[in-house]
Amino acid sequence: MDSVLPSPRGRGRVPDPQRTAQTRDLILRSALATFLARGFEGTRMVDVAAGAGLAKGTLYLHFKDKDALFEFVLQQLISEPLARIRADPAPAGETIRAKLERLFLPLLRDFEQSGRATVMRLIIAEGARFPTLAAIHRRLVIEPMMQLIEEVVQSDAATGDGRLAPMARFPQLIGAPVVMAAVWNGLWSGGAPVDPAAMFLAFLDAVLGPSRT
Amino acid sequence: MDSVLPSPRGRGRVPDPQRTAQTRDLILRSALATFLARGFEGTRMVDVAAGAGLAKGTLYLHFKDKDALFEFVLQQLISEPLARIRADPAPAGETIRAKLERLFLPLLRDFEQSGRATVMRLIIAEGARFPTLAAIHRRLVIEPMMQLIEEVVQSDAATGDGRLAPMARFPQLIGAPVVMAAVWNGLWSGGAPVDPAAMFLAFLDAVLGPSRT
Amino acid sequence: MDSVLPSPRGRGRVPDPQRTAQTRDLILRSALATFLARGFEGTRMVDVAAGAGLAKGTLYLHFKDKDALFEFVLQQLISEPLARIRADPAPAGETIRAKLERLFLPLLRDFEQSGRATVMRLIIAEGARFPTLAAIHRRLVIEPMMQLIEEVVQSDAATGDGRLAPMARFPQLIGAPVVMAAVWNGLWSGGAPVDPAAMFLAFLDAVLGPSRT
Amino acid sequence: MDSVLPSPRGRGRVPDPQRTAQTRDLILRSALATFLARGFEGTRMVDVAAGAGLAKGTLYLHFKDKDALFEFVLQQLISEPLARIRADPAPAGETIRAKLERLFLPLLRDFEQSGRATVMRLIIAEGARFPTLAAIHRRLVIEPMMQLIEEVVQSDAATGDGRLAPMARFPQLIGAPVVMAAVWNGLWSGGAPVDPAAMFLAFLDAVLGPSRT
DNA sequence: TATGAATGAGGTTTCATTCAT
DNA sequence: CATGAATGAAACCTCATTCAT
Repeated sequence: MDSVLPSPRGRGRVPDPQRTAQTRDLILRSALATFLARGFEGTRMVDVAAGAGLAKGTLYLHFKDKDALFEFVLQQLISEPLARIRADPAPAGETIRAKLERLFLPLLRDFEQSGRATVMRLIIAEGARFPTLAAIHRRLVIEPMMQLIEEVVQSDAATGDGRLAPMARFPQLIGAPVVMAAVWNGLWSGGAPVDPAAMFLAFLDAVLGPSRT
Repeated sequence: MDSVLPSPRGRGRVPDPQRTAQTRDLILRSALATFLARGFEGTRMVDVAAGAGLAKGTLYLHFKDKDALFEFVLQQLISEPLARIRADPAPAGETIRAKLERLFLPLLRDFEQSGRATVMRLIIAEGARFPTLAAIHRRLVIEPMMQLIEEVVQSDAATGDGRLAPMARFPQLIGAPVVMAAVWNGLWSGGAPVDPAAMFLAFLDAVLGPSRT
Repeated sequence: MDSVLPSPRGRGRVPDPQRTAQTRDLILRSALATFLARGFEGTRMVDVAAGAGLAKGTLYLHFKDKDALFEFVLQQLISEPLARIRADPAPAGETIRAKLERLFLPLLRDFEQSGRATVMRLIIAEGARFPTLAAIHRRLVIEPMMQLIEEVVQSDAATGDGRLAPMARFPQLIGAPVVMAAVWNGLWSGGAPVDPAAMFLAFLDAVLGPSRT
Repeated sequence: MDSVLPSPRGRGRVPDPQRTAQTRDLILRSALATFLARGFEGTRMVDVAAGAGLAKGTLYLHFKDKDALFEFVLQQLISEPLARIRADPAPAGETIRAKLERLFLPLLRDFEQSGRATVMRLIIAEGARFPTLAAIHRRLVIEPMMQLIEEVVQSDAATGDGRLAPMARFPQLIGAPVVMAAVWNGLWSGGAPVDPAAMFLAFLDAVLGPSRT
């Protein structure tokens, strides 16, 4: 009398994995938005629930507690850039510049719209209080990223013009514009956000010499 | 010789401004440590009080409420780099490199030990939820800093070798290594912090060409 | 057959208006008792909750805060005598005496047991500090009551023996025995409360001449 | 150098009973005003102190605690009407009416301005929560007052025209207009206070028959 | 005596979590 | 599975009271 398709008579509802996954997703989506807007302690479970069109109690059917919800949100956030990094293999004979652009530009094109900028701000904001999460993030995102960067730096030393040499000891400098873009647009832009991709290209110009494009 | 008119009763115990200031300072010191460790919402007034060796109620003799305490902490934090910026006038005939080093190196020498790194992380972390404070910080610290940087960039365009030219549109890139150093050491270093000053010098080497030192 | 459009998930436990109303009522009952016994500031929310067999937090599901709870208690208290006043229309050809008895005696019969006496004391006690509530009470109870009294006084002037004439300028004197009964039994009776109805009848005897009953 | 007269050199100050009494009086005056305005629980010791131009601690040199202060204030308030009652002896051959006017009118002439009305409201308001004080008030004020009233009623029965007879069982009815005046002007007058003395006279007119004045 | 900084018990309110329906 | 009323620990803040000066 309720559902039309399955539910072959018997007792109650048959658990529908599709529906369950959908509910989980609704929660995660709402939780992400709320955590980003209010931080961990500022987030109210009831708001997350309302944002997902659910009742408070339902959250606890899917996540043990608020901490667990936070962890799942971050892990999901983290898994996506990770997949992107792992995905495409390097073309052969790529220049340093091309390699850096290939690695970073897709990430920065819709930095704010995609939520990645806010995620970075969230991790910066809450990382200190959630060392476990910071560690996960480090392991899943930062370390692979750093490995790629170091490869770039080394290939510059081997085959390039050596302009990256001064950064050999501090490869994380390559990521500095990304972090700066996230922080700047979050706090200091005063309503005039910078374009992260353009800023990164300017950084490459300054370090590698202007591109001819 | 004391007061001539009212003084209707005895003076009683005279408030000692020294002692009052000392208590205030104890509170601010403890509050800073706690806010840095736990963020605004994570900070418990009892802990701030205990950290200052005082009772809860005493905090409220000096600060209206938790928000006011937070404001005072941040304002005090903000006033320091501001003073630094305002302090020394530019020597004449200074090279671009010298100017940038003069502006940034003192800030970065004891970045972690001085607490400045943690302060930067605090502001990044809580700025979004305290827009008023973020605005103050922007006005008092970031904007003057940016003005100095833009002067440097322009003087490079005018009299230097023009290697800063690509950054003209994004002068905040000069500050990127500072932000990156704070974030890196706070979250991603995994126990192996970088030396912020050395990292900044490497950045300058990469952008301006290696120094001969 | 239930809802056609949204109903995105199951309905879960359906809120039971009966049960909700019952809980609200439990709270209001306990709150009335406590406010009457201790006044507004003397009332502790824990005690109200305990008196209703509930936990503190539950109060806040039904009433925004202590002020709101107090308002609801008083409004409920006020609504009852108001309804009584509005209820019965005057029979034709009623004597002054009969009219006054009809208006006041039902109110006074179980003055203490009904809680009306205590309510009057509560309003006298807290009215000064809750001007809004005093105004509501004035509008809902006192003013209608006074209108009825004035009608009585005028009909006495027109058709009666004029013994109420001296009170024409101060019709509230008719209510004085009621107020006195409440205050007397609350403070000054010393364990020997007066019978408010009997006292009111004595008052009528004194003013209108003894009844033959 | 401070005081001019006594203080014969030696150690510290010689306790000056005059000054002490004056301080006590300052406190009592301020406490009265504050208790009347805010009730017992609403009164802050610091406000009482400020109102007396003193510091908080000083209150505790003169009164053990807030309860004691309240008791002293009320006792002082109570002693005044008592003195009035005891003061003047009844003239011989006085009519009932004259006697009632002599007893009540001085009390009612400046009922509001003198603060007596507010005092009555205070006692009504807080009496329930301070049974001891209510008892004192009953013993010192109400009972003597009632005794006087009963004498009046009895002398009416003996020598008067007996119009007070219906009130013999409820002599407190005589006081009802006083209580009503206090309550009315405090809560229900809506900015148009009644004249308590005039109201009392109207009451006498209604009960004893109009005076020829 | 007088003072007012300091105390900490105690009050109101919030909100993560549970559980009967 | 979903619900939301109920819970109660825990946070912020107030203010009567103390006590060193």
